Amino acid sequence: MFTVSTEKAAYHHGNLRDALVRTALALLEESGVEALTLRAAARGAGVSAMAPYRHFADKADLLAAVAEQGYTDLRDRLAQADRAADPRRALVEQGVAYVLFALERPALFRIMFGAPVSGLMPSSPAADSAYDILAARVVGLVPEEKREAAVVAAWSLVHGLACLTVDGRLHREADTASPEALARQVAGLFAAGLPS
Amino acid sequence: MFTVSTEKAAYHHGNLRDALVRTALALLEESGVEALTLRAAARGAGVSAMAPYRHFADKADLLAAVAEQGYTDLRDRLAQADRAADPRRALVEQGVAYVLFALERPALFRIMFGAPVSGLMPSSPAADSAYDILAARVVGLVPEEKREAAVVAAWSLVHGLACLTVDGRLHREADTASPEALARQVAGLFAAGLPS
DNA sequence: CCTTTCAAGTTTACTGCGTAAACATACCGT
DNA sequence: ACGGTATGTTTACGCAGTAAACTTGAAAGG
Repeated sequence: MFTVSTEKAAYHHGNLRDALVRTALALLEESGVEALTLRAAARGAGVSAMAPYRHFADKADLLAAVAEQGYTDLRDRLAQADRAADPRRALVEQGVAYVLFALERPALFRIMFGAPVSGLMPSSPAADSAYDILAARVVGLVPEEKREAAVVAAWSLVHGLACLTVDGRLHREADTASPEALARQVAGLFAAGLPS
Repeated sequence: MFTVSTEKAAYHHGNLRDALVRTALALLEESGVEALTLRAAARGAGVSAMAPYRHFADKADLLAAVAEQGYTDLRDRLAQADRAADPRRALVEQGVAYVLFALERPALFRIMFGAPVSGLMPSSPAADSAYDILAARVVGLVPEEKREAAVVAAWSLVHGLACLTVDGRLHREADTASPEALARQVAGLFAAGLPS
């Protein structure tokens, strides 16, 4: 099931690094974080337990590659969501896409945004460009001097909602079940802006 | 260092359960999550590797107890912060306390709010009462029909800020270094309320 | 064409973890 | 005094991450 038999199994595997990342993502989404081990990834790719070390320094390094793929996917989702004509609508759609991504791929989301694997953040280009998509949208909506705060506020709000929802902290009555309900929810939160 | 020699070491340990939780918290804050193992907690409490199983079903069960202690501490911090005279000020102070808690005890914070250990949330009384402190403050500030959204918005905003800051995703220039700067930041975020 | 070489993969081995099962012991009520 | 039960220990197993040494096959140079 995990053997990715696209190429005819060159016995210097062809492209093990990619195969390992793909297997890792599959394990993650089918069986959760605890199932994602170096050895399981190796098994899935049909190689020995030590083979991954030819491509990744250690487990953290594999996780970083998995996270990088996650950032790319998230960025694509955000870019897609950002296409609405009305800029406010586009911002809300970005928020919805962000939360939906987290709900659809919770284990990946946690790896992407959990404790940095190798102590410090490796500054991924994909993650940066995802951030830029949000920031660019806020620029058109908020006056110069409040932009910095607004970007952080928007990201924090959506990220917090995603985390709390994914981890079941919000005793929601299926408010986030459908994308439409979620859109209403996100729009409502943006609008809620606490009295200052 | 970890041997909690308050009582004269009754050799049916006296109070192992508490000792294990204390040791676990110490490990967590001194050496991070990866250092928190059942065996290390047992060592720290001066008992055999299997002794913890007389008090906890498995590792997840110990983690749950650790999280519970975290919820209690957080609730106390929130209650303390909530005492400001001005209700808006009190709300901001709660947010600051929340983020400070996360920054001071990041590993504990991640255990408290990370993926539920045993699949489902065990509904902790301390966590509930922490939530109630926030909700009560919002009730006084927001009209009936927007309260639900406002509570979720406030929690999400602050929780998201805490997560992103703790995990180093916000390339902040020491904005969150001092409590005062943090207070300004939180107040700013509450005020930022995106245009709807 | 044959040999050398080196990256890619394997084998073996070690340590620490979570946990099951069986055993030992000290306190507590009768 | 005694027997039972709660509490802790010993032993053992499988699996994880990873270090070191060995093998192989494909590409490069004479």
